[in-house]
Amino acid sequence: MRETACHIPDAGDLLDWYDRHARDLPWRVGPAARARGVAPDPYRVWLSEIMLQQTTVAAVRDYFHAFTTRWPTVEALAAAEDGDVMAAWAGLGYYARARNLLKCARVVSEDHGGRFPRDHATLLRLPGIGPYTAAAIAAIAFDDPQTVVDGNVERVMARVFDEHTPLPAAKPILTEHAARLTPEARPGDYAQAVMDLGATICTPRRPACGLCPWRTACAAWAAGTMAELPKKAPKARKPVRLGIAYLARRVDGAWLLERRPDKGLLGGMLGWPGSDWGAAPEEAPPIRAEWKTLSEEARHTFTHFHLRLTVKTALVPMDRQPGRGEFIEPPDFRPADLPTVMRKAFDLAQGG
DNA sequence: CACTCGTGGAG
DNA sequence: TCTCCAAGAGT
Repeated sequence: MRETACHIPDAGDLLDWYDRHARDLPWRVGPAARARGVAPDPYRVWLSEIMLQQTTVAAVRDYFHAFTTRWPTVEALAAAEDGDVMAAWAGLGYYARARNLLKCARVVSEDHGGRFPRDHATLLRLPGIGPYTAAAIAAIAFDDPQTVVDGNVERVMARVFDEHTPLPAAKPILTEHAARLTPEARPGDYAQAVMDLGATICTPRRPACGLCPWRTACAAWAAGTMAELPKKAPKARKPVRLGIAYLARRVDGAWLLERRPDKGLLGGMLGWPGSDWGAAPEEAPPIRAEWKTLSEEARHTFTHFHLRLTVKTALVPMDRQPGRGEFIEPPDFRPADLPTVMRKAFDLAQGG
């Protein structure tokens, strides 16, 4: 192979690299096993892909293990209680994924006989499955030559083709590049290979071009522009919002909690009753009590704003009824079932 | 198309 | 401390 950048990147070169360097991941059937005819479990492929949406492999590992241990099949998951699934997802973020996960499991279970559809169009209609995930399931679980385009693939394509159009406008162009490179042979391995390449070699910062199987075909490498690609539209600064959380503990040890509405931030999750989050939150105590304000506030950053949460605590007698929420006593209440921001408030109240 | 929707780790 | 960002989807 010549050390020039005048040829098209070859899927075979990438697959050769993947055969030697594929990461060992809990949800993955590696290239060697695949070659022996081992087929991936579509349920595990689907579950991993949902969990991996905008989420790192390191963060997903334990959740994937917990879910597949507790709910080994899509039928088992479909039969789970909503609250149990939301609690199991707590801490992983983007909670709409968990609600859609359960919806999807029930649709697959009831309308598809417990088997995931194999084709992209049908997969795309399922809750929580968009263009990327539909292609990933079709390719990885069913070896259908679909083109997967995630953040890794966007970055790899932007560099290989030295595409300077900023995202998201560049997405259709990058998708077209990716589609042309997708092979008919071993599409499942190939899909994972491009993503592995983006995750381990063609990284956002300091790409390891010296180890890259596509280096000699990479236009950005030839031009020296790989570090500045892909271009992205500048992001808005995050504003600060203020809020108040009320942590009421009954004398028997029960805590006053509230199930948040399905729509919106932390939808479907358990949380502390509180004010709206905005510029000037208003007092909204959920029960009559002597509220004490903690000296330290809970700080948390969401996707598009910073939150500074004032934490108020109170000890209330057995016979007092709350205006909002309901008392839950251990062991039915576990702090680990809360989304992180709510758990931070709890930790402060515990004297953390 | 632009916005919403979490979290933790890396630099 | 602050920014970026990670196997995106829904509205």
